Amino acid sequence: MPSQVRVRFAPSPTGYFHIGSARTALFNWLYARHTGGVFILRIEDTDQARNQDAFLQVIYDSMRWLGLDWDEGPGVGGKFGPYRQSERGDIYREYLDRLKATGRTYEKEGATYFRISDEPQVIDDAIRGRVERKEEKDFVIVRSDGSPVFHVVNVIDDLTMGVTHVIRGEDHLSNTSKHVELFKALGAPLPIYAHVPLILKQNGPGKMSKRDQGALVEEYQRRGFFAEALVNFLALLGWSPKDDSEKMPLAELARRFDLPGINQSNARFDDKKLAHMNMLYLLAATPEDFVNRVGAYLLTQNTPEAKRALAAPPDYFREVVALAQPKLKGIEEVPAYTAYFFTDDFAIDEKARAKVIAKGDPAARVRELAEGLAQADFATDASLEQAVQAIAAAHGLTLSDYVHPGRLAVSGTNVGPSFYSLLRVLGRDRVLARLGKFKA
RNA sequence: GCCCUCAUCGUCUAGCGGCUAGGACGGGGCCCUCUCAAGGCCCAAACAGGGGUUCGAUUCCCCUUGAGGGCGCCA
Repeated sequence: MPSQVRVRFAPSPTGYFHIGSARTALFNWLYARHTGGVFILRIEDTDQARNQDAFLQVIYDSMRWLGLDWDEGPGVGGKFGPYRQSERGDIYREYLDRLKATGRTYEKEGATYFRISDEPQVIDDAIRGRVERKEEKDFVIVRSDGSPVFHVVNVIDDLTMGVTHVIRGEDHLSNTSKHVELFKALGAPLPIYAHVPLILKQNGPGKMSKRDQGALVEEYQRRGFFAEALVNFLALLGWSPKDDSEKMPLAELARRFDLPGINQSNARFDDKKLAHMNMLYLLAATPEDFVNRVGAYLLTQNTPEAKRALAAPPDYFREVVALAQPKLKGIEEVPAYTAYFFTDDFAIDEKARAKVIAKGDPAARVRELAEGLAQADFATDASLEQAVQAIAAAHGLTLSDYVHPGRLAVSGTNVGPSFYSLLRVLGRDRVLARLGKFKA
């Protein structure tokens, strides 16, 4: 039996968390969970002396938000640590000495070079199949300032951490021949490589970069996206369950994920599909969960709408948000959608007004509504519907003759929740006040 | 320039020699309906091109084209 799967995600603390990194992390995590293996988080912080701790926090926060917990790494330990490259100098020195002992290295201009072999290296990639590549020239393994470069520390870490599968972006494929040479020089067995296709930018040429719209995980967190929706979307970008399943929460993804399901070709990012996936999770959320999420989101928004909503009585806030949930694609739409619930000072949409005027006499209908609703039962949508029906019948008109002017008068718009829910949640006092104030 | 990878609707994908080429997002239409969403039904939309192999290619091979990546004392 092969030994336990050990995979790692090895980001550098750059101050942001790229969506491509997130997907690489996800694939590694899914493979570990699928196989009952170990998921290692390793921080590749070899060079910079900048404020790393703040940068590290971005990685930890994003990973936790996405639900990708690590079995070994910063904060949780493990017997192959330390897990930050900046703390592994002794290990690197030891292995660098072994490399030098092979006679394959030489000094030039203060740096240490590794002499390539003249054989092409074979990479038996779990996604690409057999790939052969020969390095073109000797490469630096230790800089003139004494610090080892990425290629060599990456290999030493994977070797000393017992990494069995290297799942990473295809941008590393060409460099893998260097890594294979280093593994061989150290007399170590190769890990299984799996180079996943890249995520291309939605518009324009090239892979997605940190400057592209929607490229950063923290942006989705900030915008109130459902993490599971983002994860679900990302999983489908480059991997397929092979049947037509689409909505799959993390646990199901872990159950179904496997290397053969990973695609070979690059995938273009699609914010529409992400938005749709987010809506699926939004619709499926319990009202309690949704209300809590909206509350948390509003706390981060420094707008008048957000402040008014948060200042409202909790029960009222809950009811308003519950009305919005089945109507929206994302939490960030809530403030605009619910604004008129939290202030009497809302504008009347002119297009909506024109439509209503074109269909009849809104001022008269609103007046009749106000009269009829003064004594109505506001307890349930059904009782309100009956009340409006009675008003319409009394004047020989239809329901919609009243619904549209009424909606305009109490909300200023022609879009929103069910008219009866609208009346019920606003309550008699607000409704009568707004109807009374209305001018066509 | 050299090297590596990839190629099915606009996009994400299913297909692993014989299919009316399936699903999803997006688009269009109809239904539902108090508006808007959601939901249901329907429509348009793809095998990059050229050679082979084969009784038969979307599927296998080659070339072209296109797309992406790598060629740092960055990671």
